[in-house]
Amino acid sequence: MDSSYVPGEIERKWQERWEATRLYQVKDDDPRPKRYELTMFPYPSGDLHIGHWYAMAPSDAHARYMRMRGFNVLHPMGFDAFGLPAENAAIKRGIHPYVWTMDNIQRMRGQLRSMGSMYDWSREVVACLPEYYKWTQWFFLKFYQSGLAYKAKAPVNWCPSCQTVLANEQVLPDGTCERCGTTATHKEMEQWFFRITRYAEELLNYDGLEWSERLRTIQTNWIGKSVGAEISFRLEREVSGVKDLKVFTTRPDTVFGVTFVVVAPEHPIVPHLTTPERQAEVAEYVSNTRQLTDIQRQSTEKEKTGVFTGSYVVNQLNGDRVPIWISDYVLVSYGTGVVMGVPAHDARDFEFAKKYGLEIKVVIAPPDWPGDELEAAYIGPGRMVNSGQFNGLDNEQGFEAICESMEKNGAGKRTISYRIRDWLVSRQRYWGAPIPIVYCEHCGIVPVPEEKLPVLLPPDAEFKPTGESPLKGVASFVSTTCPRCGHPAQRETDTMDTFMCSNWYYLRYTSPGYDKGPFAPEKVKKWMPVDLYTGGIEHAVLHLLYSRFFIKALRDMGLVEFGEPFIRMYNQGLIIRGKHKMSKSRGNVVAPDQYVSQFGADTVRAYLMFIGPWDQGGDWNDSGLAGVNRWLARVWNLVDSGYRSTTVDAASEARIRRATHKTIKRVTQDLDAFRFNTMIARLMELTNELGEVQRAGNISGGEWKSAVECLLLMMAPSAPHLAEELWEKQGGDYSVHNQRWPEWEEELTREDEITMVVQVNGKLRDRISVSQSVSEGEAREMALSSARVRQYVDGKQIRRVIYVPGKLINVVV
RNA sequence: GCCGGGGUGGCGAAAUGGCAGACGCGGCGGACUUAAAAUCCGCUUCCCGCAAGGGAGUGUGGGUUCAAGUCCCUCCCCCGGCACCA
Repeated sequence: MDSSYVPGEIERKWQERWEATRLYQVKDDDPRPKRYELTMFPYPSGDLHIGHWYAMAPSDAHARYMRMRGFNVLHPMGFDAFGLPAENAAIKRGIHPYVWTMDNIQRMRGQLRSMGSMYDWSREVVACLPEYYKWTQWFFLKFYQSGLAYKAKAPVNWCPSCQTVLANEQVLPDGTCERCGTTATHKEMEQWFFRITRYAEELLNYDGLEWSERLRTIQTNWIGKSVGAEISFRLEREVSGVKDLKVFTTRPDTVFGVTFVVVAPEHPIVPHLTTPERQAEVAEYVSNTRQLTDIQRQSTEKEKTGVFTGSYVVNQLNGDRVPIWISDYVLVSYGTGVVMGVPAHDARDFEFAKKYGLEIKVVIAPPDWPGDELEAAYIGPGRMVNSGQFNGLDNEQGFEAICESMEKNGAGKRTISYRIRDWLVSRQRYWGAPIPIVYCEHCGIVPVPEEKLPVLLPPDAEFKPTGESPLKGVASFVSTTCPRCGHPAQRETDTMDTFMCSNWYYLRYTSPGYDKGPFAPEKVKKWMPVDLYTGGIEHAVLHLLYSRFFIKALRDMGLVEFGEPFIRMYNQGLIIRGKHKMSKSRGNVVAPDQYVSQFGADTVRAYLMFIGPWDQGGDWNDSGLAGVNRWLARVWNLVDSGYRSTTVDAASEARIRRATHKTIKRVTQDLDAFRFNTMIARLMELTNELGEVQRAGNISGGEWKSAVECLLLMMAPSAPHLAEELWEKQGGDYSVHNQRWPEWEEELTREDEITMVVQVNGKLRDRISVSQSVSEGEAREMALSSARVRQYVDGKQIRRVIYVPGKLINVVV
């Protein structure tokens, strides 16, 4: 043995050489077919932790594999550099967000390089630099011009800790802020919104996308499409010019069963509907409702409450006069904020009617219904009764017939309702792209002209979280002149949600230095869409949904020619530690650096791939690192200690050739399916076989060399430094990463001697060795003549013999 | 409550309806060494047995099948999504 495996030395050596020779620089005019493989860019929080490596090492291996498969692979990296932690650091430690962020980026670049990844750093994108956010602002203007950005006063989510508004998507199901975990509250504020709702229907279509069902379901649920009808109920007495109440329902077929109408307590019409004698009671109920948190209010355990307003509406389909109630089970933000109460056919309405003694009128007969009172709401299908001219129809036909009839007489119309709301994009924080808008006394809202971009963040803001943007306090920033009329005017002081930055960074990678627009159209045309995108599923209704919307909008503006940014999406799992997600604030972050210095980057990379299925994640445990390191050292010794052939025999040569080809096949298939864990296992197996051969010396030097070469080529994506070093030692051309991925021959993967399992009544009794080409008769005879089988068969009648070619024989007695 | 995903050795995990536990960790034994570390070799699901061998076994209970971790049904547990959305 000449030397031992010292990863630190070879990793530094090759990282320098790769950089010096620009090995990973991607050329736009490369004739090979393009392939865009992207990993979500990280937030520069300070240090790369093991979770980052878990996201990046396997995706880097896959990109390297595709490169060896003959693709011109674009695999870039950058930094999602705007965001709150930078500002919090400024508040806490007096460091300017810019300095804090850029320092972190500098450190993380080094850590990313130490991973041995193939990122083309000449394409790096940093979202907080003016050369980048200039274009983020430019997109804002495009959205504004297209009518997709608007300012409106609306009830919004507010995080009291972050001191800013949040998009609906940033509030977790339990009502807390997704960033800091504080319970969000509501405020009525004038804010900027993007009209994602305009694309709700199209966003439900995933044709041509290879996304997991899980991910699609999350988005589909979030969009929340309901098909139904909007129905007008005429107010018995007109209030402040309003003649009717509109409701949204998915069950227009039950409209004859309406016995009350319920309005959301905070609906603006409520005071007008309330009769004088009910005023006190209603006011009290409304104020109680406002004090409930969303979680309290939406708890399904909570008993229904409500009060009568004193007013009535008339059901235009049957002339029924029904009371108007208010109740907190009706949400002002969904549908029209008014619900028709059909207690016989809706569980919630049933509960409400029971409690307040309201009539329960059956209009869809359950099967075999004797006509008595219902014990519970009947939701299922049935024949229509008590429904005038529609009696006798089954309810599905009734749905259509009633809609048609209502559309004729104007009482209602078919409509579709979505749960998704427009995206709130403004934030009351400093470290983001300023919204490029000016407010002028004469001209109103005026967009900053394109040629005046970027609107630079002033460096000298005061970072106290006051609930208003720190930019508000920077007089030199705020006061400006109106771009339209030249009079004194004021700038918008809110900044954009950082998800706006990540909406388009993948476009920028295609032409990072371009200064005539956010991207060079021909480069985007060449590289987009992204063929493979990998990242965490926690972005399902955030970045991944926003980006789809963003690209569809750009397409409709004529800026791009495709409607989906990411063709194949793969969500890796989460590395946790002690039940919790790794986070700086929790203090459970595991740094890879110590492991890299102890075992080398190749070991850490391969170990992260080896620990289990990539989509599964798991609790961090470093006990297996040594095993993977041992494997790499064995591979090192395989090459480094040389091979001496002694007694060459054909069977051994055939065996190692078969093992090699089988491994190529399995490893290739595993990589195609992101099964990194079994890929590593297969490579270990081949290594073990080669170890035996090396000790025995029973194959020729030529066979040895070609098997070892295949092993190194297959290891190049996972352990790029080791493979490169050993490839060179073997006399291979620079670089192993420019070599073609090996191919297998199906013929060579086949065994000629196979072990056949012999079962008696399904229990394993013996194994026999037979030739690949054995006939059923021969195999059967061999099986039945085995002493161990006869022990169980003799004296019994053979009823059946099952023969599975190449696998087993099962004798049934 | 509804919809996904999952439950396999001491641990991380493998397994087109056809040898359960590949690969690795850990453990045990051996070689090398004065010794240890490192390395290499062997064993390692559990139970009975000196052994040969036998029996049991993939959350639970049932079913289909010559054959079930894998398919079907029941129930339990864990993770994720949705949940008063009319």
